[in-house]
Amino acid sequence: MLRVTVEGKERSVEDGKLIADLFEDRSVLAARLNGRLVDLSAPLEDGAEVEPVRFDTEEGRDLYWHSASHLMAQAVKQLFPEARVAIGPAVPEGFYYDFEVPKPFTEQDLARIEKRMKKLSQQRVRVEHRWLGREEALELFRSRGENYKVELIENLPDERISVYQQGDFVDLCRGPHVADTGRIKAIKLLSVAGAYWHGDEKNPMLSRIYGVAFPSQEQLDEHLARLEEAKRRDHRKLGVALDLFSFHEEAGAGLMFWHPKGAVLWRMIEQYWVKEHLAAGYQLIRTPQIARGHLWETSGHYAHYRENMYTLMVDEEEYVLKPMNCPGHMLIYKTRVHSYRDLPLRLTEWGTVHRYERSGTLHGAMRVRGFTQDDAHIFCTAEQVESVVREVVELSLKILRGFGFEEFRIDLSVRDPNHAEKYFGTDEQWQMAEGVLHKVLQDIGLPFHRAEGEAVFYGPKIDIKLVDALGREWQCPTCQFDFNLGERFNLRYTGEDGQHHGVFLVHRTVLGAIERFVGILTEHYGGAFPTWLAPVQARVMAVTDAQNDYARQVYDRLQQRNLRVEIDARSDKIGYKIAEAERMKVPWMLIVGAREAEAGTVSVRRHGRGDLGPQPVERAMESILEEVAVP
RNA sequence: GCCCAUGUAGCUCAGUCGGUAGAGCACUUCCUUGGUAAGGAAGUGGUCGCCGGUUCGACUCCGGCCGUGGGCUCCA
Repeated sequence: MLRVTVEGKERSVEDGKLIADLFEDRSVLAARLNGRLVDLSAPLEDGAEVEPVRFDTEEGRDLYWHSASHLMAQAVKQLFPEARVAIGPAVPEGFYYDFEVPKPFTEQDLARIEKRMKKLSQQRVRVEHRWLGREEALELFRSRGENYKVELIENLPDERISVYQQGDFVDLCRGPHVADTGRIKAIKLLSVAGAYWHGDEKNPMLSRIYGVAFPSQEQLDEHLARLEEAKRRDHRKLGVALDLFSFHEEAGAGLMFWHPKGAVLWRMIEQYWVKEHLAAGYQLIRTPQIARGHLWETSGHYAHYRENMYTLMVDEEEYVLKPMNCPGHMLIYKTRVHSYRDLPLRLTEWGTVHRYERSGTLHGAMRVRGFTQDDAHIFCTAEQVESVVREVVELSLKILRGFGFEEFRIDLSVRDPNHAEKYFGTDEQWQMAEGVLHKVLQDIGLPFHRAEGEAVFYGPKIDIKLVDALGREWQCPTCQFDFNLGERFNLRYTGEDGQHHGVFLVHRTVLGAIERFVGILTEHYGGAFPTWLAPVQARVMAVTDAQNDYARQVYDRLQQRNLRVEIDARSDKIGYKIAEAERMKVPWMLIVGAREAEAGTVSVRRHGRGDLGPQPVERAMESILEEVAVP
C-alpha cells in the first residue's frame, strides 16, 4: 500500500496505481506530483503529494491548448501526409501549430481539419508518453521525414528525449498532456497565417494555423462571443462609422486624417492633459518638424535609427523629418546656463513625429507612420531623481484614471547584470536609477513586475500597461532614464558648489501616441465616449415639423452653454431619428414633441439606457453640464 | 520587408463560362407629421484600387505596383 496526500487529504492506495486512478472526474487533465506538473499516467510513489490540474487554472489551460495543438497536428498529418510539423505551443488565447506544406492552408482546409479533430476527439485516442534515447529519437523523426523535429533534437542537450504518441501521430514534446484526445471537446480553428521558422525571415515561411479549444461548447461560445465583441469595438470600424478619422491610399499608408469629430477627441484629451501638466509644473514648448542631419549625428539617431527616418535634401544638405522630439528639447535646454535652482526643468511638447515602419506592422490608428507624442523631458539633479520619478508615475496614473482606466500592469525594466558592458552609463548611475524606480513603485503600492535585462541600452525604465474594458492590455505611459543623450549633448547645470554637474535626464510619455490612444479609448468605450469626451454631447430631435422652432430654441440654449449639440429637424419619424442617434452613440438625446413644447420641457433619453422622461430644459441642461467638466 | 488573404457606389456586400455592373443602407426630391432603435415612392451615384499584357472583347485571365487585413520564436 502507498500512502499519498490528495488535495491535502491522506489516502492509501494499492501499489502500482497511477495518478489517473485517484480521479474519476474527467475534468482533471493532469496533476502536480510533489509540485511537479505530470501526466495522469505518472506512477504514484509512497508519500506523494498530489494536486489535480484542471482547465480553470493557467497551467491547466496551457496544457489543454498544447494538447489541442497536438490533436490538430495529428489531424493535419492524416489529411495532408506531406506536411512537416514544426512547433505547436499554447499561447495566451489558444494555440497554434506551424507546418511546412507545399501550398499554404486555406480557410476551407480549416473546416476539414476541424472536422477530423472532432472525429479523433470522439475516438478518445490515448495519448502516451515515452522516453527515447537520443539516437533512437533522431532515427524515429528522420525516418518520418520530420526534419524540423530532427533539428530541434539536435539542439537539445539531453540524452533522454521525451515524445508523445497518439495513434499514428508522434511528436517531440516535453509535455505534460491530457490522457486522451476525448478531453479536447469544443474546438474552433480561427485563422491561418505565415510564420517563419524560429521567427527569422531568412528561414523558410511556414503555414501556421491558430485555434482555440474548451472543455465545453458553452465556454467556446463565450470565447467566440468575446472575439465578436472585440470586432464590434474595433476602432477601425468605429472610426469610419462615427466619422472620427480616415486613411487614404493616395496619401500614403499609416498617415492619419482627423475628421471634425475625431479632432474634438484630440482637443478634449489635450485640454485635460495640459491642465494636469501645467498644474504639475511642466512648461509647453514646440520644436520644428525638420532639422539638419548634423543634429541627428549628435544625438546618435543617424547611427542607430537611420532606417526608420525620412530624410529630404535641401540645398545639397540632408535634413531629417523628426522621428523623435528629444534632440530638439536638448537644444532648448542648452540655450542658457542652468542653476540647480532651476531644476527640475520639465519641458513638454505634443510633438508630431514620423517614422518609417515596415509596411507589415501598420495597424489602423494603433501603429502608424506619423503620430503625435505627448512627450516630455525632465532635467534634474541626482537629489531630485526620486521625487521626479514619483511625480511622473503618479501623474500618469491620475490622468489614465481620468480617462476611465482602473487597472494597470506595471513593468520595471532593469539591465542584465551579467552584461553590464552592453549599457551606456556608469554603474553608479544605473544602481541609483534602478533603486529609485524600484522604491517609487514599492511606495506607490501597486503590484509590478521586475524584468531583468529588459532595459534599453541608455537607461532603466518603468512601463505602465492599462487594462481596457475587454481585459486587454495596452502599454501607454513610460518613464525612462537616459544616460546617453545627456552626455551626447553635454547637458550641465551649476550646483550649489559652483561646479558644473551632469544632469539626470528623464524621458516620459503618458498617452504615448495620441492616434493610438484615441484608438484605445474608442475600443475601451466601444465608441460610447463619456460626455466630456463625446464629439457630440447632445442631439435635439423634434417629433414633428411643428416642433422645429421649439427644438431650435432648445438647441440655442445648449449651444450658448458651450455644449457640443446637434439638431435633427428632418421630416423623419422620431423612431428613425433615435435609431440614428443611438447608432452614433450620442450620450444625451433630447426629444421635443407637442407636449414638451407646450410645457417648456424636453424628454431625456440616454444612450444605451433609454427614455428617462420629460424634464424642464434647465434641469436637463444642468444634468448634461455636470458630466461635461473634464475630470 | 516576407507569406497568405483581400480591394466592385459614401458604407456593407452580390456579380455564373471573358460579352463594359447589381442589392440594402446612406444621399437628393416628393408623399407622409409620427411619441422613444429604421414609414412609402422615385432619383442621383461606378475609369470594378492603379499600370501594363493576352484577347475581336477583360470587373472576370496573366504580370507588376499601391492599399487593407491576418500573421512572422511568449521555448519541442
